[in-house]
Amino acid sequence: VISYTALLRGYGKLKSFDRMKEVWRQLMMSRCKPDVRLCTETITLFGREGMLEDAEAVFDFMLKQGLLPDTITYTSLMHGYVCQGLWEGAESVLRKGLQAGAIRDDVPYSILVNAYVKAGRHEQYDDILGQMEKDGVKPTIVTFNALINAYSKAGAPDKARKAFERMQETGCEATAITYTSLMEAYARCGQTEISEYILVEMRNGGTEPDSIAYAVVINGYCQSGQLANAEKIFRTMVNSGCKPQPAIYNSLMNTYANQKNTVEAERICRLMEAAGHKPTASTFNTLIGMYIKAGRRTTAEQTYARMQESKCNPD
RNA sequence: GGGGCGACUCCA
Repeated sequence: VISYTALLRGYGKLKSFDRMKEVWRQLMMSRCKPDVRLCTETITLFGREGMLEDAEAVFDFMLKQGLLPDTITYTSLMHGYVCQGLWEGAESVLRKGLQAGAIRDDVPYSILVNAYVKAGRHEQYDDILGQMEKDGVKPTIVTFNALINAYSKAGAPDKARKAFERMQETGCEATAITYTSLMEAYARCGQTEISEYILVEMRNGGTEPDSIAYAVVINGYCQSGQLANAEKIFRTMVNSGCKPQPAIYNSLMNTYANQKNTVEAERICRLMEAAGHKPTASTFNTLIGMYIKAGRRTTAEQTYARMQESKCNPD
């Protein structure tokens, strides 16, 4: 059993799934009795790679062996369904787990929320917490993060905010992910000033914004063309020692390019290089497109040449 | 611990 475990883990890490299947087949034919943990680990590995039939086969095998699937087993199997976008499958696994009395924590519910998000089934979010209460399972911060993100994707910042308040009442502590999801909910529907306000709330609450948190607010301002505000947040980010990722520079550049502000777009590009980021394909495309629209063909061609030198693929 | 959450990008 020990060597089978090692083999499965090893092949799982290497993503050699044919080998994993082979090892599993041999294990089933051998007289070894794998334990719940090994079976669950195998279900996770198969499920992550979309090999649902194999994951289900392992699950059936457990039942035949008289092994009792635990809460993690059901969760792993659900996750497999979610990876394939099969929310109905995930639901039915959860039902089975509940019938078996095996569901012990909030993880399956958070996963279910993500399944609904993936399928755009926004109507389902409101029932989750009630369902959990009925099942006697307490939500955690991850449950609330999933819900806030779900409402954000549904374009319902007010509901996201309510979920946030509910989280506070429950005594859960917000993480950077919690705030970022909430900020995104507002940023997505153009409520950029509120998303900036949440950034402040976040810092006051003792959570240091990371580069994703800043990126959400900056992108929000960029998308609504509020470059002065975007630049302001950008400076706060840099001043607080947070390193902007290339995507943020591209987003600023893009906005300047859309506004036909070549001078500022070039400035951002230099800033990016000064920060040690090579311009990406998207950077060059923005610049070239901008020069062409401005009728500066030679500059566009020079930029194109630069792009080829720096071995970036044009698209 | 064998399981779950955030922008952009990529893939479908």
